[in-house]
Amino acid sequence: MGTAPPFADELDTAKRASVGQLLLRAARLYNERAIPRARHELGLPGLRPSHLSLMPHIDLQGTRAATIATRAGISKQAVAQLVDDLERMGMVQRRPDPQDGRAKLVMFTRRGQASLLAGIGVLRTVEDELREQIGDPAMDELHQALLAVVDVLERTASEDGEYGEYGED
Amino acid sequence: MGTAPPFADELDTAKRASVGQLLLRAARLYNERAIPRARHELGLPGLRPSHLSLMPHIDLQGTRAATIATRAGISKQAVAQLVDDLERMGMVQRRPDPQDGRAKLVMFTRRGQASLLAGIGVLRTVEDELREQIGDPAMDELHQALLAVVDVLERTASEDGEYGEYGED
DNA sequence: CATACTTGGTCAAGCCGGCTTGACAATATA
DNA sequence: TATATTGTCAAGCCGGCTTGACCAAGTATG
Repeated sequence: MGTAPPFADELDTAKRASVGQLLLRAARLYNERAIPRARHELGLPGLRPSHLSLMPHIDLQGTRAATIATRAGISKQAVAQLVDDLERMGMVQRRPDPQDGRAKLVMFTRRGQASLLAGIGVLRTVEDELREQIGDPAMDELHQALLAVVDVLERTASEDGEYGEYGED
Repeated sequence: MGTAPPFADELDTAKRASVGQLLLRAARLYNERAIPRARHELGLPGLRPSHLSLMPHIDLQGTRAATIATRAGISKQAVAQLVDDLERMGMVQRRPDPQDGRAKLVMFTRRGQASLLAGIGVLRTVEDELREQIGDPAMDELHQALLAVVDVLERTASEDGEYGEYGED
């Protein structure tokens, strides 16, 4: 084997520039940028990505843990753990569900709502900084494309049992 | 507190649609799609995302572990672990560096190169399927935008000591 | 040339985040 | 009364790292 096999170029470029890899790196970088700021601005040093990704599934009127679990696609125990954290941070509170004696409604506290708004502000800021650098059109296109991608991947996620969920070793 | 505070809408939409969240979800979904296929197609059930993200840092001529480590931004021990895995899979091999008695060059085996090509094929396939669904323009725009985003975020990553790397608790 | 220092790699242990599974009591529903 | 559902306690797994300690080989200096 010499130095550079014939497919070296193809390999090299493809290795680095695939959309999949790019998505991953962009997401990682974006988070590393946003999270510390959110922690700082919201005064919540313990805030982690998993908490953030739980929030969209909590309705403002309150939501049961079990519901959150199915929405987020994780076990209710996992939800419980995250909600514990959020409760300790003062972001959410658990109130008995008037409809059902077993259930509790997870809902944002006043402070939680405020923090949420602040957090969204942080995201906006990060987004706007990025927008400033890459330009309005690129940013808008990115947004639209991502929406489409997520939509497609989510819709076709269940129907592709081809290779099992994550590797039927 | 009533039912829906005045900022409910803003909150609801922003919670779900921020570019950051979208990036994260898209990346996760993309991987969940691609990885099982790669495992299957390459016959490497043990393949994991971290292995994939190491590969771009391995030159075809061979690269030292220490170099890979700095490129990937992780410790050399972490690299060693991943390289161990890849070696067991027959993807790479360690050869003594002729220039330096201490060093070893991590390089792809023949099978490794073949698998790499196959893997790239898988990525292409997934990408093409996606492209088919969201359309050529959107896909191209996504690609370009991601390149720009990664570029910007990487360039400005070091200079923003503002809140410490990840939270100076 | 002998010394100290640096650099490359390895062994071992452990941490943290994000989950899972199992078992269980309390409540609701058929 | 039997069965399902809600939430909780507890334990543990897996992935992706880190830190610390160490040896072997190279480099610089007096």
